[in-house]
Amino acid sequence: MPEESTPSHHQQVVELAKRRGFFFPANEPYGGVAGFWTYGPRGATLKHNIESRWRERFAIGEGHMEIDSPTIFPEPVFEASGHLRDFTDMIAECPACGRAHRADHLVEATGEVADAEGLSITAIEALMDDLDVHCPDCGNSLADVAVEEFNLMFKTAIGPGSGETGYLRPETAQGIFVDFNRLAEYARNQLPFGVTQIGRGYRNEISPRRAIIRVRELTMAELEFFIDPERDEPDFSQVDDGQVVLYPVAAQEGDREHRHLDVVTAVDEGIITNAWVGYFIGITHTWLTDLGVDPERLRFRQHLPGERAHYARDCWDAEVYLGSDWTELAGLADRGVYDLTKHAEATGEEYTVFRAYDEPKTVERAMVDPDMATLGPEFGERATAIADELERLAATDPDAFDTDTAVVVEVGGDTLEVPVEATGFSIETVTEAGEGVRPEVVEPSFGVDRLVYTVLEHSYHEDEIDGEERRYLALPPSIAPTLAGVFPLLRSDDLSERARMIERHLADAGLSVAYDETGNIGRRYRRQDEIGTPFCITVDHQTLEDDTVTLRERDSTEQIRLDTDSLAAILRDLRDGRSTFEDVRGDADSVMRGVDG
RNA sequence: GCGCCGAUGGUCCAGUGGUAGGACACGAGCUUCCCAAGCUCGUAGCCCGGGUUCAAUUCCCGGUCGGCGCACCA
Repeated sequence: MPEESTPSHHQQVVELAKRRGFFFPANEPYGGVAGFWTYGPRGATLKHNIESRWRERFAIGEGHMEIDSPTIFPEPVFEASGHLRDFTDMIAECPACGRAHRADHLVEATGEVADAEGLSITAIEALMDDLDVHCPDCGNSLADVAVEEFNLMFKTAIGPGSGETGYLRPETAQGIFVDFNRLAEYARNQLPFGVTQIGRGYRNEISPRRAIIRVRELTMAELEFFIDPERDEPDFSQVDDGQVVLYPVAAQEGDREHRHLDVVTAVDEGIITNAWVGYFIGITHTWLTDLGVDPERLRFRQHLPGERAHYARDCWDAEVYLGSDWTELAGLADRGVYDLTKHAEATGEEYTVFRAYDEPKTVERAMVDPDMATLGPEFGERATAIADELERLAATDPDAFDTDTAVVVEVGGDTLEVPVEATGFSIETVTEAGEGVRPEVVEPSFGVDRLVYTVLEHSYHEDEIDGEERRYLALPPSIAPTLAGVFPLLRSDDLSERARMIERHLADAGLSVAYDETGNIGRRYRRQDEIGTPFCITVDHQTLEDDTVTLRERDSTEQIRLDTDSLAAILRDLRDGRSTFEDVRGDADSVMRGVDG
């Protein structure tokens, strides 16, 4: 188990992060505000690199579209999405022991009320009184306790004066759902398609904790993937067939054992019910481990039924072990048609994609064409309502028109008789080419800040080189803030000048390099080790003779000698994953040193 | 939001009712030169507000921030 083999380095990572500029509390001179952090020079670059890798894999790599929506939305959007109601918790604090509880949960726990979440505060207070609710911790009566509202969305005012109420988005997803119709048009109305967004979201957390793990302003990377559930199947040939660690509901409630399976088998055996969720679990696993997340400390845990968000039919979290416990890194949710349906209801827009039938269908359909010239004088202001009711009746009960005299309709509580000849009833044969389909949504949603933290903690290592302790970050070259350090072996005019030239050459080639000539060479290696720089290039006296330099690899501290001409291309290949240090070493002349022991 | 603990250079800590010291780091220089070497010099700090006191970084109260536990995490 991870508990035994992988001690937490949380303290060391946070200390290193502050000291070397990965992240630090924001606004410290003003005392700071909990839950807000600034990324320093190394952290901002690391985060940016991780976002770029996400974009490559989940947007470009999957052929999806990226958008960038506002972070402030008007109130009706969250009214429709359910966030306004479900993001507001009702808290009741016990006067005896001081513990806060969800008031609606207390009421539901009595068994008298099935769903208290949507009730008003006064209704909940009355129920707590009537049902004689007691504190689950100390047993004190909560009958007269005031219920307070705690809204986890940040509220703001749009425009001057009383303005319009707005909220900072708690997830980037709504910006995609709201504008679905336009986005579907950009996708040429072809399912499946995906839309991604990387951006900030805001949650007024009750208790921000653990540095950048739980914050009030966070960066999310989300993919909303729209599928036709009857037609679209994932292509599992794109998914690594290696095993992933799964922790389904049945295991959580039963033997508590993790399942080690490949995702295709997990889908085939019904452990993962939505094949697309299985697909994204597969590519998420590969993507995360490529970034340096330790596969031994990564699992996919299915949400328990009571744990799911209001919009989710099913959800699997990618969880990482961070010393103290398992922490959610990403959520892979089956949101079904929930969001699009809600926005369709609220706006009257379609939120569907037209799907042609294989063959146009010819169907017989009961139609009405009410003769308003008759109904108007006859029924006055009720004529329009009668026409609507006739249309409904034709669709649901065409036999009602099978009469020689009058059709009976109920409008506004009155039973009225409409002469059948005035209804314009007929059975028409119509040809339908297709129908509007409301796609289902599968959503991989990543917490970028947590990923930054996890990559740091999982890559943190301590070892010993020549009897000296060393700490280093084993960051992959694809995300390391600096790709290579460039040093003169010692500070002298000729070596420094030559090293400066190489630094310039590599920077011009678009590589992130850092020149350093202070202190002795060992100190400079350690500096770069500590911020996760994977390679160091050293210019020595031999460089002046044959134009070669040494290339040192961080984790092994091995060095090889290379022609300076080939440096830029080799470093670029190393950064972009086209080759490894092992490959380069195999091609090189000599190995100069390695790890001791 | 509750409870416990903490807050002193960039980082990690020691200490004191009369405004502070170490280690590491950082900068300048000398020396050495392929893995945090040595020497000299230098930069830099008591979370905020109130109270007690002649005097508060120190004691008391409140707040803020951080860590942990509980609750929460849609």
